[in-house]
Amino acid sequence: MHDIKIIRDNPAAFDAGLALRALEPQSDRLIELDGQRREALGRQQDAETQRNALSKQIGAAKAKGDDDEFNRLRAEVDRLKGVLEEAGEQAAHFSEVLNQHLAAIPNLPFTDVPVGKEECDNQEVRRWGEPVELGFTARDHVDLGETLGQMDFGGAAAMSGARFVSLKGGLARLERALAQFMLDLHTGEHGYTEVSPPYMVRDEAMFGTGQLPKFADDLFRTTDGRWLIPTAEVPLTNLARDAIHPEASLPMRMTAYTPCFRSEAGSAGRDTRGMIRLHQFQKVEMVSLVAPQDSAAELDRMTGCAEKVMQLLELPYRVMMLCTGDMGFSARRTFDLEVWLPSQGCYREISSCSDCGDFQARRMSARYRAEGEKRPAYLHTLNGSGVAVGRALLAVMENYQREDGSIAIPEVLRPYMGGMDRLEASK
RNA sequence: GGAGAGGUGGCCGAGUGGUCGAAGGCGCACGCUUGGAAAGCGUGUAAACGGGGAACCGUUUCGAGGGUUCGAAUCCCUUCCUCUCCGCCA
Repeated sequence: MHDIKIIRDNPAAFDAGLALRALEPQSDRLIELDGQRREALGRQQDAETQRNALSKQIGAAKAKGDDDEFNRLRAEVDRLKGVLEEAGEQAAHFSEVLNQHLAAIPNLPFTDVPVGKEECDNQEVRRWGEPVELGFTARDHVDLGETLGQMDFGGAAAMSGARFVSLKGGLARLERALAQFMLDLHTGEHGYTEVSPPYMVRDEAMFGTGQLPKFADDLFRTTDGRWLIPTAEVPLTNLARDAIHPEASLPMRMTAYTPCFRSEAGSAGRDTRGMIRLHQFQKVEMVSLVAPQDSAAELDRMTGCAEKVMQLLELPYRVMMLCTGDMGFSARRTFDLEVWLPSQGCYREISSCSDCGDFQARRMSARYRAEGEKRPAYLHTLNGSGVAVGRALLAVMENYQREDGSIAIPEVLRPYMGGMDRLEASK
């Protein structure tokens, strides 16, 4: 959510920011609405001032038993009522329209974000690791999983439809091992506190992180009007909502392992094979809440935490800075981690780390009070996958596959696999 | 699911139609006092929005939304949340 006062102070900069997102200028319209809102608000407040003064006199007259004065003042207040209602309605109307407009505008990109329209304009920042030389034709994770007899798309489709999967045996355990490894890393080494949050939330929470009002189509909704979380970013970030946090409590770093539910409306036909794009997948998420001056450094730190996961798993990856056109609604700067997939011969997204500035904090009124400051200020929010467990699973499968169809277990996961060093076909 | 009781400032807690943004207490901050500390005394201690360079001024806010009224923390309706008892249940 944008601050109308900032737009008012520098409309040209705001429109320039929108242009980076390939959006039309809006400052004129917004400032006009704000002017109408303030004009009406001023009239309303003047009328209220008069009414309050008169009401106090009425109280005094009543106390003195002066009926004439009492009735005279009452009539006077009566006349004010019309003004008050009319101005009040207008103020509320303009305020609502203004807020609707503001709520639908995405965050503006940070100055160093590459300008571009789509994925191919993203900027590679660095690479880590070399794509493995298998020495045989790489099979994809579907092929591998089904050969193992531990990955069942047909069974899942029969009960749930397309874009679901059922894992069993070693693969199910591997998924759990990955999650536990990531959580232990982030809580033990990276200073994140583990949280087990709700998976269903209200409208306000989805508005707070920016999924609503624009992206309802991407979400699943329960019959009683709640939403299934599309990422743990939603509940973790909203833990800070509607509060003023002491500066000493920052940075707040939280991590959670949760399922994520996405309708994948609009992605029909894309990634229909395998575990890349499902309606339900597991993810370890990181969320940081920091003072404004710390958010830029925190994004680098958070991206590093996600990279650490990849390095310990020895999965080759590259870091991309997303271009202005490819960033999510709430982000002002985003680094994606892309993992090498031998079967596709390319890098695919496995983590996305975003600095949202005060964009989400303003939407959910998450503030902090700096030491010695009288006025509270909005804190900055960041979120990142650390990393997507489902995609990590398939990345491990494909990168650690052997010619006989078995899959080696990465060193760091073996303690979580009961010492097992490979996955072989179920009997 | 049934029956009942509640939601007031950072916290506790008074307040059932009229100078109530709200007594009192605790906490916190500053000052006085003290050799120093404690105690004591004094002063201060919410947020949002609007106006102003600022000091400051105005409006709103007693869970939230709506209504009654000249005037609502106080009355009515809706809703959210908490607690107690019963039922059910992992």
